[in-house]
Amino acid sequence: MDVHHCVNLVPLFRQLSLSDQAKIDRLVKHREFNRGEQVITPSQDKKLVIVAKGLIKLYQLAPTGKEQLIRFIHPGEYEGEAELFDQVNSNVFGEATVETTICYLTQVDFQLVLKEHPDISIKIMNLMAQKLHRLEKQTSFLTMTKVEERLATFLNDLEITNSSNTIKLPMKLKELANFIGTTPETLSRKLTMFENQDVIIRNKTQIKIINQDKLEDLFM
DNA sequence: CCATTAATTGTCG
DNA sequence: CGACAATTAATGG
Repeated sequence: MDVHHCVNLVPLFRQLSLSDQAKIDRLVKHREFNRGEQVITPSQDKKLVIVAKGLIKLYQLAPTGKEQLIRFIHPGEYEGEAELFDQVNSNVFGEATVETTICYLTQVDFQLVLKEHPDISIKIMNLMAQKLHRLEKQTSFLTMTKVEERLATFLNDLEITNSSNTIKLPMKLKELANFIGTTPETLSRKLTMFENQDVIIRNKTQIKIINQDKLEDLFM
């Protein structure tokens, strides 16, 4: 019957009984976006956005007009709990990077859900706490002095989560540069620098770490 | 094939 | 290191 079934995509809702899921499902609205369209803007009504299909790039706009990548939202993930509780969407934007289908709950509908399901409220608080923790980590990450340190840390983390010394960069260099707080030019130079120092071997966005010790030396 | 976007390289402040 | 410009590579239609 329901084509999208966003409710089933979200771990948070999946723990509920089918009848409860159905209740929530009735409150959920759907929408599709083309590549490049704004899914989330600061001015729009507060809502909980769930990605059903596609990919959303979430970023903040600095006063200078430059954007700072926050994260990507993959299918099954969502954004907006915080905004649903407190006030302003502090200039956070979400842009569809491919054809994307979202499901969303408006603020009032979401509050209805919370009222009926206190256990969901608690879950969400836990998730928000986790989120804050990650945010703090990212902030200290960005204040690490040198770009090399940040890049080395990023590559090392990637190696760990991939459990392989051959890794594929999960995003465009332009976006990675933004993520670690530098420019594409500098990033490009650092990568070739690492390559010349025989720390890595690179082919496009495929990177092989050939000297783990040297890499670790860069940030330890 | 052309047009658009991304990546690289050079140079400067 | 970042900003800017120029060039080259990759991508997508």
